[in-house]
Amino acid sequence: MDGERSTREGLLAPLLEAFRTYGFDGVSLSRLSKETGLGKASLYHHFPGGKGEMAMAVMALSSAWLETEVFSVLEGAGDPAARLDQVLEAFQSFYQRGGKSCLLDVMPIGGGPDVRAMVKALMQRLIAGFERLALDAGMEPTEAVSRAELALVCLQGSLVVSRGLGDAAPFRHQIESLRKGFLSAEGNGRAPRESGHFRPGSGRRGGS
Amino acid sequence: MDGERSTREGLLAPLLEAFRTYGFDGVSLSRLSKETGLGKASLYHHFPGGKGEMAMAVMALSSAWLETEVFSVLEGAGDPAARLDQVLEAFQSFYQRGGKSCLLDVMPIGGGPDVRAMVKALMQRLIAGFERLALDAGMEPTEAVSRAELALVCLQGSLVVSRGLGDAAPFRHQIESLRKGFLSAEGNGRAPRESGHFRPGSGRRGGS
DNA sequence: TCGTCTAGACCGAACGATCGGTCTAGACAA
DNA sequence: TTGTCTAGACCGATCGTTCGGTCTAGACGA
Repeated sequence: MDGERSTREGLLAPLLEAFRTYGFDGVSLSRLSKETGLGKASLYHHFPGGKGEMAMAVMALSSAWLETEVFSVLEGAGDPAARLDQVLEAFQSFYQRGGKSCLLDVMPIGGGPDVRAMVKALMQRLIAGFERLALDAGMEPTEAVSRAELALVCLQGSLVVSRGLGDAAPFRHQIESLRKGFLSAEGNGRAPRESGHFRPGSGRRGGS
Repeated sequence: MDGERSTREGLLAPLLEAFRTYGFDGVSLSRLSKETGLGKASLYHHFPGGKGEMAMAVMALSSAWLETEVFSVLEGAGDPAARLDQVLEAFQSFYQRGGKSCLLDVMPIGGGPDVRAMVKALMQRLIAGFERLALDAGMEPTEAVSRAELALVCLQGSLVVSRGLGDAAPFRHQIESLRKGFLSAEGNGRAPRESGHFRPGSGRRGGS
C-alpha cells in the first residue's frame, strides 16, 4: 500500500494510482491519506500546495515517464517499426494492458487550469512524436499528422471503451492494430492481408 | 439556463449538460440547483433518489436519444452509406461538433454500479449497431466487429483528445474519417485516394 | 562518550466551507 | 380543501486545509 514513505518521490506512485482511478474530483484527501499510508497533515508537509500540487506532481511524473519511455524513442533514431513496438510496449505496461485509465482523460475534469495546460501540452507532444515517427518511415507530411492524431485517438478511445466495458480487449486490439497498421499503407483500420481481407461490394447491400 | 421547469422531463437537459461537463463527482447539488433554476428540495421532489437518480435519469435520456437517433438507424433499413451519414450527423449535433464530452466517458468514474452497468450496455449496443451496419454493407463478420469497435474507439478517443487540446478539430477529423472510411476497404485510417496516397517504402528508413 | 540542539517527517484534532439530503411551510391550481 | 410544486432553513458528514505538537536521526560542543 505504501511505496517508500518519507520521500516525496516515493509518494508519487500511489498518488498517481489514486488520481487515475478516481479522477481529480473523485479522490479525497482521506483517500490519498489511506492510499499513501500518510496522515493528511503529512501529505501537506510534502505538498504544501495541497491537492492541486499533488495533481501537478503526478502529472509531472507522468510527463517524465513519457519523456524517457515515449518521446525520446519516437524522436530518436533507429528502425521506425522497432521504435513503434517499443513505445506500444511501454504504453501497455503503463496502462496495465488496458486495466487503467489515462490521466490525460480523467484529469482535465476538475483539475485546475495548470493541469489542463499540461494535459494539452502532453497531447500535442504525443501527436508530434507520432508524426515524427511517421515522417521517419517516409510517410507524406499531411498523412503523417493525420495518422499521428489517429494514434492518440485510438489510444485514448480504447482506454475509455475498455474501462466502460470492463474488458481490456479493445485496448489490446488497438495496440495490435497500431503495431501492424500505423506504418503501413492501409492505415490503422485493420492489419493488411490478415485471414480474409475485406472486399467492398462482395456482399448484399441495403437489406435490413 | 432553465429548460421548462416544473416538469421532470424539462429538467433533464440542463442536468445532462451539467453531468457531462463536470462529471459525476465534480457536479454538486448546489450546481445542479443553480443550473436547473430549482431549489434542492424541488430537485428532490422530482428525483427522490437524489444525485444518483438524476444521474440515471440523464443516462436514460441519452439512452433514449441513442435509441431513436442511432440504434434504429444502424439497425434499420436503407443504404448503409446514408445510414452512416445520418448517425454521424446525429453524433456531431449531440456533442456540439466536439465541444462536449461523452457521458460514457465521464460517468463511470464516480457513478454508481447501475450507472456503470448502463454505460457498459450502451457501449455494447453501439458496437453491435455499427457491426450490423458493416454486415449490411457486405463486410466479413470478423472484419465487421473489428471495425465496429474501432468506430466507437474513434468517437470516444476523438472527444477525449478534443477536450484535452481545447480544439474540436480531432473530433471533426474522426467523423470525416469514419464517413469516408468505415465502409471502404481501406478502413478508417484515412480516406482512400485522397490527394497523394501514401506509398510505403517510398522514403528513407531509419531516420533522424 | 554524553547531552543538547536542530531539522524535518509525522500525526491527531480541529478549522470553516460545502457536501448530499431532509424538514417545514407557503404558493397555487384543481 | 386537497394535492402538487416550490423555496429556504437546516441536518450530520465530509470536504480540503491548518495548527500544535511528537518523534526520530544526525550534528555538534563539552
